[in-house]
Amino acid sequence: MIKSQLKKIIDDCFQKGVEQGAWTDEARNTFTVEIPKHAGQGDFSTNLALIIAGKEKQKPRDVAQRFSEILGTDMSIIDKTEIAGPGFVNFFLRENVWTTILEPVYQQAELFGHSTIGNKLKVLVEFVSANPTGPLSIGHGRNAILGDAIARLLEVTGHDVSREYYFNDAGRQMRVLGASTKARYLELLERENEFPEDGYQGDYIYDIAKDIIEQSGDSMVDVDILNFKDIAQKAIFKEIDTTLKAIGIKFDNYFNEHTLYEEGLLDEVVQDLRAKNLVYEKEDATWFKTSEFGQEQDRVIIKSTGEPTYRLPDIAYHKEKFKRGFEWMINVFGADHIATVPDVLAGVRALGFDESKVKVILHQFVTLTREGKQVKMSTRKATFITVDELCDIVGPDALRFFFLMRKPDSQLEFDLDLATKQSQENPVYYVQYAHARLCSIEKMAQDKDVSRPDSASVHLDSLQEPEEFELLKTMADFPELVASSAQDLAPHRIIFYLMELAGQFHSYYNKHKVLTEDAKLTEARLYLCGALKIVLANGLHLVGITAPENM
RNA sequence: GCGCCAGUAGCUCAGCUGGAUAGAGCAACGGCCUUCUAAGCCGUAGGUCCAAGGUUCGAAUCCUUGCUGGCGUACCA
Repeated sequence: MIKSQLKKIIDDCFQKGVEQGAWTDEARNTFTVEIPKHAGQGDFSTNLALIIAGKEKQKPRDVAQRFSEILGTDMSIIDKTEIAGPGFVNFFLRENVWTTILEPVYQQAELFGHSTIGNKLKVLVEFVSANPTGPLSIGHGRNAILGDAIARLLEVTGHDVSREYYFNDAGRQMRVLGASTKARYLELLERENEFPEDGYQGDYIYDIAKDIIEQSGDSMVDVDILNFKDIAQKAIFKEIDTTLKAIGIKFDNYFNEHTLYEEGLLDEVVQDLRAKNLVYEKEDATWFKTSEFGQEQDRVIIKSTGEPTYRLPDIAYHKEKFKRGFEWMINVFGADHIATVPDVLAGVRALGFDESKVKVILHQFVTLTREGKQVKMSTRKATFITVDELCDIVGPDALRFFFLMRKPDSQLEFDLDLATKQSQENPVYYVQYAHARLCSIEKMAQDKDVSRPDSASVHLDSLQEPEEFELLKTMADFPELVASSAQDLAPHRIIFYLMELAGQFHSYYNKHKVLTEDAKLTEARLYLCGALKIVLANGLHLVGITAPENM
């Protein structure tokens, strides 16, 4: 907001410089305007002179000097400028500029921070996409929360977002699930059974088997494992759905891989690729020439059994996404899916689609520690902690907060002891507490019959404390932060922003009283706090965390 | 072997397109509740940003090489 005003002034000034021959056009849009790290370096700073000097072999400070001269005294919002360090131009804004942020916050209220930069771009966010072989593991939890946060960010920045869950209830894995279920069923009936070597060993299989016995007794002893698969899959999907609901995640669409077969898309893809001479037969299998797309070797897309490998449906699925008119396709995958990415992208390119529209967010694993030791997890052996269990322990807010605290590229360590024993120390409470405190102040003000003024009558020049300016500056930064976090698909920045804003408020709270004897000052501070509450709440909601009124 | 990700304070991690003096939380130590919620605040201490080269006005950030850890590298998904 304020920054964009300043940016415009600087851009105009740059243009004047071009017209006057002070420098060429070359540096346009390459310099930045930033909030300096250290005190005394102004409210904003630009490296414009350094960039121009680099490109044109001039001395940076000379360029900065020239820039200042062109800027002259056209100073609607600028109090003064300084040339500093190697050639930065630092801007000191008039103090009354900062309070102008407050009115738009109230006007836009819960929409403050939202924008239209997405231009209604049709975006598909595909995430979770776990096959129904067991409860959601902690890794799926990270995936789910990350994908949802990304979708939320894109929504509030004016994208047309669809959330999709892609799954497959056929194939080898699912047959193993059926076999595992039947084996447990027989075991519980004390009949002879053979548990598959690579079967699913979790207790949840026993639970499903018990349900079957309750429903049908021993009448299914001779029934095919496919029926067991169907029952198990249904039960597991129901569980997954419950879990997702518990952490507040909804999908617009569940896409079953089976659809691709029904619509003949797999054949279509193979034909397309064959027509482009990118497919050949070898040893009874059908191979895709991925080596022509920079990979080490070609890959099988149809096995000698006639069954496709996962790659073919994955590619066909992307074709389907393009056909549905999506302009940006975001896939949130765990790191273990890294191998599929180049294959799918090669397929997309081979089919003549623009692979730059497909963006894969690969998040690294979650490691769980308990008593300082890493807990090893495996879906098959069921030595894993489920999202449900974790959510029960720490609650949905903390769950979201923790999973979003790290950038996707980083491994995430989840300390179970810390989460259980010290849940009060959770940083999520730090942010929520700030919001609750603000609500409490408002309530107290009401009890004292002090009402928050409207923008017309409030005396904002009463706000003179450095802490107040810090808060205003941080709030002013919010819309741009949301926009850049959305574009970079980086929800963790919202979390860090919230911690900073909450921290600034806690300091302020401890140093200054909002409700004072001075009526004008009290009104101004109430006005500030009301806006702050809006920003905190908006930030929290953006990442799906509640903003409690009291704690 | 090859590919992707990471290596920043005792621990867990930020550091957005290279910017000016390196950041937070936790842990440690010392203070602050007759005053709007102490789930809070203030202060102290803690660093060869894995290593070595390179690029330039300027590198935690970019390039090269090496080391360490994670994940892949299937006619499993």
